[in-house]
Amino acid sequence: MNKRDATETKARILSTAEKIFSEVGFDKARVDDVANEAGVNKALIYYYFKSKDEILETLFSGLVEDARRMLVKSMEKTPDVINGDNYKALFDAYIHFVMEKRKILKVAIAESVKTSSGLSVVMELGNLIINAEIDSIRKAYELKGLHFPENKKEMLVMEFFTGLMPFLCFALFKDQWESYYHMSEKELCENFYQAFKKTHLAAHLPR
Amino acid sequence: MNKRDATETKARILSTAEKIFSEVGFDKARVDDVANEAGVNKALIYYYFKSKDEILETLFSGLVEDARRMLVKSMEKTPDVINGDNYKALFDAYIHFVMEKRKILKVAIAESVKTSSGLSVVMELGNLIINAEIDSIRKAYELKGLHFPENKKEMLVMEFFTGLMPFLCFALFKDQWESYYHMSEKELCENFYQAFKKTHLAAHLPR
Amino acid sequence: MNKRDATETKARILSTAEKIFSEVGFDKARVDDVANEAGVNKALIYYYFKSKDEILETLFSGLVEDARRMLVKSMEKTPDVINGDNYKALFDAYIHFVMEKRKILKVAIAESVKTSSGLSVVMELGNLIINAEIDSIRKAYELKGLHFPENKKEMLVMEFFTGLMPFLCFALFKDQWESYYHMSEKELCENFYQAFKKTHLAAHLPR
Amino acid sequence: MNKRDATETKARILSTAEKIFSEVGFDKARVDDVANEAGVNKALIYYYFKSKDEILETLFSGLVEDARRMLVKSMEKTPDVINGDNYKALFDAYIHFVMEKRKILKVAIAESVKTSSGLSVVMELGNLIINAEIDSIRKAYELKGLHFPENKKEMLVMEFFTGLMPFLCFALFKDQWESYYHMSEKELCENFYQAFKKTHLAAHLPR
DNA sequence: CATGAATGAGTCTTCATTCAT
DNA sequence: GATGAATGAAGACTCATTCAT
Repeated sequence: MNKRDATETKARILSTAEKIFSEVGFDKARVDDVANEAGVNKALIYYYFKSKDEILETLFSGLVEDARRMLVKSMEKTPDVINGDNYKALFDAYIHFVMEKRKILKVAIAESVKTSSGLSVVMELGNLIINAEIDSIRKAYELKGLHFPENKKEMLVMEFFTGLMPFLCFALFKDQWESYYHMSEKELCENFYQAFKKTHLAAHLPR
Repeated sequence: MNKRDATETKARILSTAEKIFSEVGFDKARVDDVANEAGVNKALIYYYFKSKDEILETLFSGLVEDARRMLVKSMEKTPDVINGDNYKALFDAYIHFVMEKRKILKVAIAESVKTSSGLSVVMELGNLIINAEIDSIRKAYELKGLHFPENKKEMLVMEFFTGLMPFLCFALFKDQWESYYHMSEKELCENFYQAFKKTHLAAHLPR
Repeated sequence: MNKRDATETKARILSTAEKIFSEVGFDKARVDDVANEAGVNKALIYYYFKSKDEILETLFSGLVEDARRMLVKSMEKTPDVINGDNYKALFDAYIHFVMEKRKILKVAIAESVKTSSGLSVVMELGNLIINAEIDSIRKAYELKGLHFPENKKEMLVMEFFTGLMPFLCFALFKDQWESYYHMSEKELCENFYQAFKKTHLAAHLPR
Repeated sequence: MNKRDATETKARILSTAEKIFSEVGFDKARVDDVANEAGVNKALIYYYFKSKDEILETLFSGLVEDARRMLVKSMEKTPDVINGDNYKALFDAYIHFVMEKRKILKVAIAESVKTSSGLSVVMELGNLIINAEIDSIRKAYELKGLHFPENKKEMLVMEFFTGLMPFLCFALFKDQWESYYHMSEKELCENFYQAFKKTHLAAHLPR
């Protein structure tokens, strides 16, 4: 294989690792299996990555990067987030992100349980997202010359637990939910949107 | 250590396992460590449990049992759940349960990622709780002679993703949250209650 | 249980051990299984026997004792072993012994492989039997005033390898043989007698 | 130890395992000991073999293969087996095989005791050999225009129990016998040949 | 870049044996 | 005699990681 393939090989290792980590959990996942399923020699994995942990870190960094990019892009598109019509666009951006990244998100959630490792990725990600969210809400209020009823801490808690977490859990349980309650992806998404609109989104509209 | 106290010994093994599983994750947890920290011989663990997996299953069964008990008790106390005042009582019951069981809940969430094992405990638990919840809401409506706007599937989705999940994530991130955002438990709980009231609970009040 | 049962209990332990040892081999056999199948508490086994090894030794001693008794009895009955008619009686005595003791004989053979333990039971048993056999043959010759063509070593070798071993192997493979070649016990015994008569026994008749 | 020499390494593991299995029995044998004595890392054993059992199976397959080869070769050399002179050649082929393979044969016999595993290797081996034997005897009779007194079942029994088993037991007890009865290998072999000739072989000569 | 072979340090599980009652 | 509980010492198997080519 020529040099051009190097990037492709590394990417294949990463996506295979992501898949396997999400299926059996990081600790249960075997480097051997990643190698086999990616079709590369195990030792080659160690040529590209210092350790199994580094693979995970790489995946996590990618996730955070992608989240950042997603945020920037969707903020650009919808400067006025408290306009009812824009809600749907924002919701779609989030749901799309969460569904696409669901494999690595599952791993992130599972790993966030472990207390030892300081700040979990989910907290990092959460902090990133909820601050962006609050910022953009504030801007929207200011844009309209409205007074932004700031209670920062309550806002943070709300954005995190009733805003972000349902999405994360959507990533986590989407597949199980569909098969257990016999819902199609479309049906589930629609119901989820309705539920989210009536709860979290409703709380954001200025009275 | 009294030889007679088999039940106490078994319970000590279980609670130690619960602690360690929640700290490092089930797969990373070592039976050796459980034995040492519980102050029993490792082989004794295998006298009481067929395998490490069986310990986990026992803990999960206990969790589901406790949830069932909690539901029965709190439903008895608050027959009219859509009465604003009762909300707080119900919320408290849930938040108390979730905080007390947070160790095993963390493990349950982390394990629910693994696709292989069919239905995850969180789904089992979720199904149990959201159905009880919907039932009790319906009863409350009927009690008042109000029409219950049934859309079962949307209701399920709402109860699960915007009702239950925030609580579960509260269990998961409570400690990290407190330390990262420098909030006291009391402050976090209060903010969480406000947020939950404005979102999920608000959606339940009959208009 | 009263004291009368003690002997019975010990016997039950022994016969259960014999059964299990013969089914899975001594090393693979678990004291737990012996206890369960014998319907006694595991610790009770250690009340009667110092160790798992002692159970085996007890069984082996019993085997040697029984062999001795069988020899004495059959020698009494058939003083003239080189008389063709007596052959059958002797053969029957052996075949009966071997079939009845086949469980412990299997264990004895399997254990005789291990070099470490000095003289194996099979060698002990073999020595006992072939010497008795040679003695009785010699007596039969002398009784008839015939010259006994003594070549002790060849005689020993013959009695052991072509006389005794087929019987031992009969014990070992009887069950497998019957099921693999679809022979009834009766058919197999009869064929074995014919084969043994034409080979080993034929060599004993004075020409 | 050349890294390239995978075949040699695997062979060394196998022969070391064969040795240790035959000395202490399969169940008592420790993979650790095999690794140490073979001078390889224990994990390497599991790189080449799925389990301890697979090592044994590999050894057994090899034994059966070797037996097959030995049969073909010796049948080629001695087409007329009922010619007195050829007997010795055949006997030598067998005794040589049995002495050379005695380690794994011991294990095979010890393992054949265990009922669980269906057909034992010894039965498999026995079936192979006695059928080859009977075939070649029949051919020898036909070659001479003699009538072959076929009683297949009796023949099978005879070949197995009075033909093959003495050889197998020779493998099993050769060493113990030599040391207990103070016989040299040569002496024992010679006596065994005489005994075998007078018994089993004698029965084969056409009358 | 790529690979087959090799290794050290686990990690679960087993089991003969003993203890306290 | 009898038993449930407890233990020490292994033993099979695993797996992340490295080496030599």
